[in-house]
Amino acid sequence: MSPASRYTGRNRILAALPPEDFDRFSPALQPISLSLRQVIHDVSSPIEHVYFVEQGVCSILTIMADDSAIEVGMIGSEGMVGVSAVFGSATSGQHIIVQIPGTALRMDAARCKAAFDESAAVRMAVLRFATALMNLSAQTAACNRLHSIEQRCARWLLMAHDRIQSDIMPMTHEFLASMLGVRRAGVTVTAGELQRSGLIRYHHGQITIRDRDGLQATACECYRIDHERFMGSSQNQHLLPDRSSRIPTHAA
Amino acid sequence: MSPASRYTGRNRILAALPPEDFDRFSPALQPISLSLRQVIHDVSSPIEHVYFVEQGVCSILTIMADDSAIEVGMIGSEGMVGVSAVFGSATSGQHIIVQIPGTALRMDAARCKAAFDESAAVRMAVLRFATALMNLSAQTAACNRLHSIEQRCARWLLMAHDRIQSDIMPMTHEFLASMLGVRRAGVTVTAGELQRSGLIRYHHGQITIRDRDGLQATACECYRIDHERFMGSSQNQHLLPDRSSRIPTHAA
DNA sequence: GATAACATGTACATTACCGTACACGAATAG
DNA sequence: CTATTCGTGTACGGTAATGTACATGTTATC
Repeated sequence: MSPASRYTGRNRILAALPPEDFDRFSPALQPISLSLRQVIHDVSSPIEHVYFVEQGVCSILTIMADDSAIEVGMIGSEGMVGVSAVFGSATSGQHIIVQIPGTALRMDAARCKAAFDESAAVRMAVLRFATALMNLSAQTAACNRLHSIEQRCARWLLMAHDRIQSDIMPMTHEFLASMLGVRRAGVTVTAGELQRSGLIRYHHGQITIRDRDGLQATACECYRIDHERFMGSSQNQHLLPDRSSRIPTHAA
Repeated sequence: MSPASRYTGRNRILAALPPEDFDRFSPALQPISLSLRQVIHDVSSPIEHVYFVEQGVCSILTIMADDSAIEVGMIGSEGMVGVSAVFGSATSGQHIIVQIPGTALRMDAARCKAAFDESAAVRMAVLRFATALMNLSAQTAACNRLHSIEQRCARWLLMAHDRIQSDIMPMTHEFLASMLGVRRAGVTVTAGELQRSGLIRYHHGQITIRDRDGLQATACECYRIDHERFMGSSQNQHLLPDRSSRIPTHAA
């Protein structure tokens, strides 16, 4: 917290800032916790703060007139919530909720926008993430149309797993169904198959990842594409949870 | 073309620039035509130029490993092709093609990025569009999952119609099918119904919009949401084609 | 320890698509 | 003017979902 300290946390946008830029940032950053299902931004509501996620996962949801919702993007420690505010929009176009609880550094949105306008380094870091987010939602748009529940379910689990430090995540079939935009009963059937195949285990609101390779074989190519973009050509591996088997290159 | 001239074309990003900013821009802009099905950017290829669309429509496509493609965004005179290059990415994450032929002003990508970095006005205009594009692809991701072919087909026709100056557009069932990510035969059936209801007419590669209100009633809410964002709270109406009936406010 | 609320399992008829195939008229090329 | 390609119409069996419903076990509440 003392000035001139380098950022040592997990957030990849903040970690990409040179110390001098981070110094101007840090006084405005306030650590807060992200609680399960907490609403970060509501559609059409003013964006008061932006959030640099350090742990946990947020979901970007589009909500339809009939209250059906579906996930169109996922944000973990690689990114931030509130890009559109930094881009100058007063309100959020999407609904953002906490998917998996964690922590974040919160900042006044106007102040973050000012930092973005003033610092080339901040711009670069934020724009890099914004590009990744656009690619992610484009991939998701295609995936939603072209791939099966099972493929998308496996993809979702892998994406969430990439963004947390544990193999266990709090998640009910009901909730996962609304992320995938399918029936709860459909998820129960699919999750049952994944469990019978030994890829996951679950029990009353808790899912455990047991076989990443198996899940990758089950998931559609969208996972691999997003993952490569997420890792990029950069040396960000050290910021990710340490696990033995990550994306093997024998992908089809 | 003489220096210090104000931009009088249709592109809304360029039109939003103050004269002094546009002046620095204009020498680098080269008018070109966009021909039907022309590929503007290929996935993973370097982005050499960005394009400020003046007439016609470009589509942002995600292409899967099995060569199936689907549209995840649409760009007309309200925007530009190559946002990610301006954001610092060397390559395009999506495939961009010309959907409806027209014209654009082309600019060297690196030069556009420099202008973006140097001018706050350029940044504001580009970021406003980028936000709209993110919202569009989020809406499309949800729409692809939750709405029927007929709804999405009507939505697509309206979106394209908003971006051209004519009621007639070159478009085959085959091509529209690949935009929507469905079978050609499925589009033929749906288009047949729309034609029988008098909403459109078509004939060998040419679709004519005959009843916008009827199409809006058929389309899902996604059209209205995108359209409101596209028009925004701004006074951009004068840049759009002049037609009698635009979005009535009695929408459900 | 009883009760309520929640998470999951399962079934069944229905629907909106799919993949594929084939036919026919319209535009185009020789 | 003929041959070929292209755009459209249509059919048909197959399938992956859907909406709905009800049952059972599990956790939380009091």
